[in-house]
Amino acid sequence: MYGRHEHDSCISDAMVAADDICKARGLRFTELRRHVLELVWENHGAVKAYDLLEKLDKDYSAKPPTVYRALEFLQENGLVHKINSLNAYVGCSHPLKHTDCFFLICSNCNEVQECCGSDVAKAVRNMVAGQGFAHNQTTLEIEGVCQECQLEG
Amino acid sequence: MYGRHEHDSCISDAMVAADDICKARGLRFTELRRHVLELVWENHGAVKAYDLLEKLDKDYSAKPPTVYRALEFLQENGLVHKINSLNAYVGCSHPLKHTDCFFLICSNCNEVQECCGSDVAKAVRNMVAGQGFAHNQTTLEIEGVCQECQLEG
DNA sequence: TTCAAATTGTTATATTATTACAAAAACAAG
DNA sequence: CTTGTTTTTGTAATAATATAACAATTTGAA
Repeated sequence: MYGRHEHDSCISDAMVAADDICKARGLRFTELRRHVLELVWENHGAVKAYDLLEKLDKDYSAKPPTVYRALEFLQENGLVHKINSLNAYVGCSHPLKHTDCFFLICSNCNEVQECCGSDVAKAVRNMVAGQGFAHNQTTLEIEGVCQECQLEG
Repeated sequence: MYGRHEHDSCISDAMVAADDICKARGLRFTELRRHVLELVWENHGAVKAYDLLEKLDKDYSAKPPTVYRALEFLQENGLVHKINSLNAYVGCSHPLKHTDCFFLICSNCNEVQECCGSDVAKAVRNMVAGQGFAHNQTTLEIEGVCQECQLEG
């Protein structure tokens, strides 16, 4: 999905954005939280909590709450999203405008692309408003095969 | 969300539809599977697998695989959907046209409404096609408060 | 009636996540 | 600084969700 790219800059962009957000909000972006976010960003796939735990455990004496608490913090601040259909987590690629996002999940390369603020979101809003439903949180996860993987096919 | 209504007819409609589908497809709609579907349909909320298990266990010596296998069968045949954001299951309210469905989930009354084939689905298709993504399975779950609960509120 | 396939029973275990409480670190007020 | 408070982290235990593996049974077809 992302093919070959300078992934280091994905990581560093994400870390800088996280720094900025935490600073702006007066939050403590601790060593541990930073480390978890880096691990989440190791690639563009969704990562399982217990895989994070294993990686963390090399440096920290990590137990499940260690990683779940860090993930909770990161999710609350829009730096990480949970992919419910996979029970796994991805780094947010645009944490400042993370409303109405959805996810394309390639079942071949296992990468996840986050998409924002499109006609889809608008259609959801309209549909839901038509029902008089006050929506709060939307989970939209689209599983399939990305273009790159189709071409390789 | 559904307010007061003749829920018995929801159940019987669902059972009739399930009978028809299984007959048409030459599937075995066994006592157990039927029983699980009835339990799923006890109300319009999403039900947890282990709650089903407890209820089942009164009549059957049910173990987890008992209920998960029945749910698997029902899901495969579009009679039940899993709500990923809740890890819970709902009966499908229109099992014959269960493509491009999504769910409104009221966090007050805990009921779930299934919606089908709307502009939302169309917007998703367009969006996804624009990315060259071949989509296979869509999870769209909208959490909020239904109109009835807002009015009571 | 026998064979093969599908279903169910059963035990065990894997996976995902939370609770509860203690220790430590960070921070703010005096 | 130092005291008290809040936040974060450590740790053990356990809860909640789900699957694997294999045996027994039932079903349906030849």
